[in-house]
Amino acid sequence: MATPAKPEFEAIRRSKVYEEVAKQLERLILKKLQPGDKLPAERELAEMFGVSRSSIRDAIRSLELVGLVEPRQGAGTVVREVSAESLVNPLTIVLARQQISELLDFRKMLEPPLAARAATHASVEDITEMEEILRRQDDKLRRGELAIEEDSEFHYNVAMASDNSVVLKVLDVLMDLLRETRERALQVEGRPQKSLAGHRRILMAIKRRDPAAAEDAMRRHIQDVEKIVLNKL
Amino acid sequence: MATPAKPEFEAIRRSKVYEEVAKQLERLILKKLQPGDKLPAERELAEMFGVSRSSIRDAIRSLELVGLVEPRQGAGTVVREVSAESLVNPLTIVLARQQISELLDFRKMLEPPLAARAATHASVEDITEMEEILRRQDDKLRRGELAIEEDSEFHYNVAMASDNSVVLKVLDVLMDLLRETRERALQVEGRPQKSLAGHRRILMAIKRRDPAAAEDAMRRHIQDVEKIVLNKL
DNA sequence: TTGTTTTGGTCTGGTCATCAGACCACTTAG
DNA sequence: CTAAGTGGTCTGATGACCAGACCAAAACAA
Repeated sequence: MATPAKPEFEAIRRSKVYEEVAKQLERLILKKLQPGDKLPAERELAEMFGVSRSSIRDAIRSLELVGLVEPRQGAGTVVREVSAESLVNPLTIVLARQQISELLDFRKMLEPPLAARAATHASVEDITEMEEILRRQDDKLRRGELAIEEDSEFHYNVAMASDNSVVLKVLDVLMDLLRETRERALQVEGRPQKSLAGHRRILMAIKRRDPAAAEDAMRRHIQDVEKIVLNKL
Repeated sequence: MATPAKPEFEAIRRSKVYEEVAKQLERLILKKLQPGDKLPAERELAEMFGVSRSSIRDAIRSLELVGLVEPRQGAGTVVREVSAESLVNPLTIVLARQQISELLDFRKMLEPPLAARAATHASVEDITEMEEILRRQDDKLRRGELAIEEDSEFHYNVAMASDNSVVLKVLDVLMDLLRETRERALQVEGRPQKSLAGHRRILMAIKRRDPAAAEDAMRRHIQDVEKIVLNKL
């Protein structure tokens, strides 16, 4: 079963605006907002995304259905308290073991050289930002949280620091899929701490402007994740 | 100017079915058909892609506009003779030097480990297919053609042999962009021959099941391309 | 040759997602 | 209490798409 499917024709489907908006809103919420925070007003969001208010409302409704937000007439739309289960369960795409393994292989190929590039290209601001992220990750771990967003953010920022918009575009698309592997990995006892340690090693190498060390640290980090995730299946 | 734009909101746009169809049709034509060949009938294409005939017709019209096909009432739609200029000029997206350099960096990151993986995962059929592609590339070079499609096909098949659908999806998206760098590179005197030689070294390593050699051969190959393309700018 | 089949060309009527805009109902700040 | 701001609802218009019918040219078979 070594040969994959030959280039077949896939069903072509017109994308829906509200689905795209929902995806971006979800990212925005998980990344920048806390439970209880208010979303920008619908009319404002429509302006931001350059779409009509109806599309914004459709997107918000779909987020309401998965329990991520709660619109309140007159008051605004607030981010709901998201427990581990309500986040993990309805939102996760169920990935087959095969796909997860492929995703990890992809990360193993791409991210180590990316880290190497980051070591030579990162600006001072990039590094400050990454330190800030690791600080937040540390905070959350001390409070007993998993810090899934910070994990994603760190990897994304390494990509940003490598200063290659093509890579960034690719990662944008894959972010949603990658999140699931993170969630699985981080739910293993002791894993969040090890993940943070891995990130620190990577960042140190980048600060030292040592591409080889950064590449190596990233490779080990992803291999660690791989062991855990694939064992759990 | 090291820090790239922070995650901004991009204009959200609904994709159009006929644009997607046009993209896939274009790939199909460049890959599987020769000038003078007939496309499948419109009603048949509609069936294949699972869209209406109107959408197929819109897609064909857009390919007609760039001179790739010529619909003939009653007879069918034929692939037009595509000279270097008529292919290169209207179809190429004009990429900035910056973007080309980023694309090449991306390839440098991804393709060498991909080749390594191909060395361990390629099936016998995969290898036969790649040999066939190189044979066609050789033929075309002897006839004085550039063999741009074969160049693309070879790299795509290495990805297929690596048996990772995630990587394949990513490459699908980037294929259009990658084509331009290929065209630029192959128009340099003597380059097509060197490209073929590079491909042969890669394939030999894959046949020997030697991941390190495959990775190395791919890296050198892309670096060669990089030198040429960036010099030309 | 002649008639049938196949193919692209054209048109219609309907559906759906989206848009702009107006108005209502509720909440909250002043 | 009032005004401003917010979500809730509705309308009419637009554009992409679809299914299907019919026409016209080409190809093919008898």
